[in-house]
Amino acid sequence: MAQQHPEPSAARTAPEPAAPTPPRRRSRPTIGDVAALAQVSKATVSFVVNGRAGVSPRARQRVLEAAAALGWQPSAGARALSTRRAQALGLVIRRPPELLSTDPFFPQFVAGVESGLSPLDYALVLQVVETEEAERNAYERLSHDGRADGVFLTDLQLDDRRPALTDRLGLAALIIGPGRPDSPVPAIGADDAEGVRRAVEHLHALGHRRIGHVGGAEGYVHAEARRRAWMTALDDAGLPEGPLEAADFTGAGGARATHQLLDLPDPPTAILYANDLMAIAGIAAATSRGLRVPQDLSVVGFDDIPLAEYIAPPLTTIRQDVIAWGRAAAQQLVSLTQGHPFEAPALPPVEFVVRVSTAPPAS
Amino acid sequence: MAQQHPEPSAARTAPEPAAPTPPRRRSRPTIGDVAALAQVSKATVSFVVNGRAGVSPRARQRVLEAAAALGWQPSAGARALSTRRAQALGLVIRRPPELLSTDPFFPQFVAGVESGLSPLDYALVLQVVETEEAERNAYERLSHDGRADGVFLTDLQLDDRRPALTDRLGLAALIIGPGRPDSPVPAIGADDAEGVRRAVEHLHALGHRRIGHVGGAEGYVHAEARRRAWMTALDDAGLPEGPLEAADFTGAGGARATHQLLDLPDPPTAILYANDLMAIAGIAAATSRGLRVPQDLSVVGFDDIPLAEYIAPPLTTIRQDVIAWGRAAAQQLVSLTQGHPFEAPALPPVEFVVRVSTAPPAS
DNA sequence: TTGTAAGCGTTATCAG
DNA sequence: CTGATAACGCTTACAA
Repeated sequence: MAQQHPEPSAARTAPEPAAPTPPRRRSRPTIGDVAALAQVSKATVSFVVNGRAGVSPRARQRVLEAAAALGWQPSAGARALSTRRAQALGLVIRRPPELLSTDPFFPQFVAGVESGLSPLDYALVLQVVETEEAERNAYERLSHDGRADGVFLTDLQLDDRRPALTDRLGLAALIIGPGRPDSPVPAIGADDAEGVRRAVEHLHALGHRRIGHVGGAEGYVHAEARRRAWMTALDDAGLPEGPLEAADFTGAGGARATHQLLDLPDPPTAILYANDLMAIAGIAAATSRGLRVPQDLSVVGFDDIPLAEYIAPPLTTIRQDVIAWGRAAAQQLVSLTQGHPFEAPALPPVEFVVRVSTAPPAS
Repeated sequence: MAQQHPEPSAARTAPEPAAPTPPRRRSRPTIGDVAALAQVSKATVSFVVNGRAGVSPRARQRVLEAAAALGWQPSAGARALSTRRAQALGLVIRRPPELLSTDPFFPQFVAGVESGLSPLDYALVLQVVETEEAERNAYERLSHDGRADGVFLTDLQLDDRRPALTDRLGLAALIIGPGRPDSPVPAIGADDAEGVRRAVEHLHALGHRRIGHVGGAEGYVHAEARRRAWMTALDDAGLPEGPLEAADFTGAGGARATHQLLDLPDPPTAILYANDLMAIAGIAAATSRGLRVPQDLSVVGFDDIPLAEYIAPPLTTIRQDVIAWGRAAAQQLVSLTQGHPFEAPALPPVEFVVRVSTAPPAS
């Protein structure tokens, strides 16, 4: 008899009245308090709050009353520890500050994600990083610390290593935007091509034949998708190849690219931009050269930022319902973390919003 | 003998090879694994990772090596449960989607907060809500679930009930923006007045005497602060009261307010807007009436969104370093959650950025 | 300096 | 259907 067992069950039954922990001012009621008040076991309380079968109506009723009386709600942290699930999703953003502050994407996306998450009682933990190393680190920590059950992968690059990373970590992940065919991670993205096609058709119908494109930052999958969509649409419309200028989604880049395009010996009569920010900067650039928009140059943006309607001239642009996208993404990712197979949800179709910045070409 | 105890201690030592839990593929190493590998106790490992004294260099070394070998990092959830601290801060955003997507504030603020938080190893959990009820609920849950140790209070309203709420919850909180004198919650905000004063002086120096203001949504403390700053600056400059139009920070509101002001019998020759979005919409509104900016109307914004520089004409505006603000706020709030007294940190001064949208008045 | 063991608030297992 | 009781992974007295 090397060890003496102090009658475990008896010892655990008695201490309550002995007040071994009097100074312990417990701030919030626990499941134990509720169980005691309802005169049931903790397990029963747990069953009740989790809506599981196997609880008598009477017991359930008492539990509910006790919980209400105590104002008790289960602790997310304790639950997470027990279930090994954080009940939270992670979003890591790596973008230059310049882009972060005007791009309407993230605020809307986050709002959409939240609207999808809150009914499910999931939280969103956010990280903003600057370097790729910090980004990878963030994903590892999120997974490792048990802070998130799944993560969104945004701004995917052509040679992105994150899908492999999350795969290795065994972390559920979902790519936001056009995916890569060989990726181990599913993707959910709005159909950029449809909007671009409509824009090109619109310009074509107006009589434009030289339709240029100012693209987004090279290396990004979504920038590439828009570029490709533009080329395809041109081709489908029977139009010649248009001049292309790669930019970086910033106002400065948009302005510079616009000047480049307009400096061409045979400049385009219409330009399709990969985002509104560049398009608006492009309008200003054209205006500063004495060109009138839309008489001398038609401009089409992408995103439909709130400002698009309130600049001069109001911007014709392609709008996607980013909020709905975020919501769908959140629901899908939660579903993935629960082990369900990926199922591409239907996203609302892109809209093409015609305003004033497009018109028939001058000549 | 009602119960039979299966020799608990022995049972706990043996089960490993007996494979009572063979399918339990433990995904991440635990502190126990590290302790075992390092041949020390869990407590020692804990001491090492938490940088506490009382560990021999040898033991520390072994622990470090073991942790590295196993790729172990402490679990945030378990730590939170034990310490009753989430090591996370909460940010609840309640804004109409329209405002959320163009306002440069939140993305920048979040970026700043992150830069302050990541060195401290704190996370940021975000919630976006629509109603006031949902907002209050969010704070309660954040506190109750133990998901956040402290929260930021943004977009404070004049009769805001959140300070009282967080106070009651015993949740550390920090108001972002101008605070209320009687508030139980400390505030950290950029000095709007200084920027507004510089703007008014600039316009005054150009020769303007009728300087209008398009304000932000009524009821908000920061909108009120800018309004008041404008009135004070006018007074200090010896200028007469200017016409005021309350708007709502949106493009639509800015355009409407601008028309109202310009419809006045004696319209202002310069307008100061409470944000850039309204200012840009105001420029478009004025332009649509045949007015030229800045010849016929000078326009000053507030925020310096990235686009401000790339519209026609480039916008004169007031810039605050929101990222630095966010970083300082994060550090302060963490400090508050740790029980330290509030200490107002120095924020970088606002800058007044003169571009092209301001010029001497026509007459 | 190090180890033991008792929490932290849940969920899960498994006898009654 | 119900109730003990053992995890979950960590921190932290308290002993040794």
